[in-house]
Amino acid sequence: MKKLPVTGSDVKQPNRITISNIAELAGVSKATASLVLNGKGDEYRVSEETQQRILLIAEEHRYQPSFHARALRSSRSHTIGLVLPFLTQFTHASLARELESLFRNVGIQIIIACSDEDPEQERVVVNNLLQRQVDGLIVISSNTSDEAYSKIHSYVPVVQLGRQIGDSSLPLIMTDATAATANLIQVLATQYPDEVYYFGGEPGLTPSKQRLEGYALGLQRANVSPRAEWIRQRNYFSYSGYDMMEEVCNELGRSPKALFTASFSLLEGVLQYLNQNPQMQQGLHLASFDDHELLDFMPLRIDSIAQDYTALAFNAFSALMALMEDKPLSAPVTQNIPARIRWRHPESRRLSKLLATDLLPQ
Amino acid sequence: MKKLPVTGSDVKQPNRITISNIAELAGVSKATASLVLNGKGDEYRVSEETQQRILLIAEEHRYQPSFHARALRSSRSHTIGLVLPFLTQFTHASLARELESLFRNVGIQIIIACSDEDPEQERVVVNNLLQRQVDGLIVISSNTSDEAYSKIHSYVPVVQLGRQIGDSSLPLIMTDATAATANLIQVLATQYPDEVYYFGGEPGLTPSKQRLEGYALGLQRANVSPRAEWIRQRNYFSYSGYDMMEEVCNELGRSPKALFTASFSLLEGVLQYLNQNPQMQQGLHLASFDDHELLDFMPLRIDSIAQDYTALAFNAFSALMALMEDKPLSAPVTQNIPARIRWRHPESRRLSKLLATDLLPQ
DNA sequence: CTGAAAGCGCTAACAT
DNA sequence: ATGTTAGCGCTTTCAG
Repeated sequence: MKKLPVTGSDVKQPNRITISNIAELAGVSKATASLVLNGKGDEYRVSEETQQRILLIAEEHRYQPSFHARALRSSRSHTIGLVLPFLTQFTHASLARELESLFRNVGIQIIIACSDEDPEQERVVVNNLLQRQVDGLIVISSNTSDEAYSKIHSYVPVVQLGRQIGDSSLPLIMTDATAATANLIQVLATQYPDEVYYFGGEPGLTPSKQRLEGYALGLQRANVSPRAEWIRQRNYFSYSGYDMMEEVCNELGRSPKALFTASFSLLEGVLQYLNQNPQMQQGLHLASFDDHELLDFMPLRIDSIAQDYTALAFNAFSALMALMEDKPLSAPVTQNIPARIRWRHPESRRLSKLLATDLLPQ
Repeated sequence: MKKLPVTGSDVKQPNRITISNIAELAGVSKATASLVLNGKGDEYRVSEETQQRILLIAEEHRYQPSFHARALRSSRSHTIGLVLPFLTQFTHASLARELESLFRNVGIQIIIACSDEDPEQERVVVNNLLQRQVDGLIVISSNTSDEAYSKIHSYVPVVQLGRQIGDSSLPLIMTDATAATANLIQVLATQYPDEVYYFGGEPGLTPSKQRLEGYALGLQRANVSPRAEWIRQRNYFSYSGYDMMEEVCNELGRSPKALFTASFSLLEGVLQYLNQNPQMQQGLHLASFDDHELLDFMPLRIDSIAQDYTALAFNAFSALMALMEDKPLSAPVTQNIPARIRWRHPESRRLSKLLATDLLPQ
């Protein structure tokens, strides 16, 4: 049977029980009910008997406090925003998944907003999130300036994940791309000292810089002097990978001997080109930043760098939680999470072991 | 003990402008300001001059109405919930992406909640969403009973996406898996009439039923009588694909001649097994429900069925919007979206063309 | 044409 | 030990 609330029209929320209802049914005031339901019954010395009565009634009626009323009252929404470029990119989906679960466990909802790698759209969605009074923000930003975020950070904590925004000093969790890339490139360059190409995305983004830096470092360690024409940078869309590959193959009249793509999306573009031009697969050694399970089944052996999503997500989670609770950050504001290299070329693997014992610093 | 600022202090929201502030600055009442800011100025014949003044001030101060206050007042949150098993599965990420963009364009936020394919967790997250007063729900459910959802649907519209929950009569948008699977299997069975294996996930889920039904239909059209040992069903986790493959290969002492996996995750498991047991790749013809770009670059040619994410998302969006606006649904409550088969075996492609003209019904 | 006031559901300071 | 009350920010009658 339907029990209709007394006050007002109930057209919109046929079976929503409010704290007033509970209080009324229990024969107490809203305040008492509120205290008990928030576990402050003992603190305020509400009699055991009353507490039980209230809790029972709430239970029976499946009482659920209204989120918006609470949020309005306390100006905390128990919601955080996650801004990322594309949900369909495995890297971002993985991070989102880990974060979703971490935050859910502590009663915080995460709202995911996609920027489509577009700074303007990013502005729009961030605005949207702020309007919803998110209590914190984790951003995988497509911006090169942190002006907006610095301002935001003064009243809503912001954590940068995966990418540094310009030279922002906001807390930052990212993969130590430089180290991993350098190691990988050193091994590549040792095998192909006369030709190691590099395809990158937006040069302005920090990950791009780090990966390029790692590339340079790797060449240097292998005593290979870089050539300008080896390095191409566009953006991270896969068609750029396709285009750069086409360009280079046309220039050379063959495929490059060794090629490192700075992201999985670029690799996909390259693979698409290779699929359409199978003869170019000859004598090509591929390597890439970012890993994917399916690479294990590819005809081409592709060495890859696997980011540690679990650690990245966990550190971002911890940092944001600390900030939201006004605790000082226990960890440094910039954290570099090491990545793992998945060697798929036997020769690469062999060399990597040699280098690890002989040559590689650290 | 937490110390909360006294009322009126703006410690927490240093630069939040309320409608009262705007009203005060403009020398009008809250009511007038509200009307104007909601575009009802003309309707209520507020003088042009006042309107301009209010709008200008709001603009200057970057006035943003409080989301939660609005939601509380109107009991509409302009938020919908999307429940899905795993964000990291390409299918679900694709749907989420499309939906996110569709809803954002009409000012509705979507909150993604993952059930991890676990009915109990699904219950928890749905509860969470309801507590936030979502205005609607799109569910890719892991449940086999729609009891809970039918109840929910009486006050918050629910749309089923991709999977039917039991025999629920709630609006349902899904891929026409039966038709596509039947076509694919018919082609497979024509090539390998003596052996066409089927690996499926949870038998209770509708997609499983449809795919299996398509399998049976395809065999029948190819005049192949099914054998019980060809059909294996576990769940959709990739390790199940691995396990079933291991089992079958052990039984046969070789790989099956033709194998259809009912999902991408299962295919991944199979591929993992093949990677560890390369000799089993011999004489194996693989096909799968669900598609992925990388399949184009696999050493094994794998025929696959590609769902139309854009159409699925759009139809779910339209259905939910209609329901939320209390419009009668213009489209039927159950919509089957056709899928496309991506033939990667030349022989399959050839046969499919033949069959399309000669044999296939419809 | 505009303002006053009520109230969405909740919490916490202040009274009993 | 419990109740009263005052808002959080907003919208919407209803009176001027």
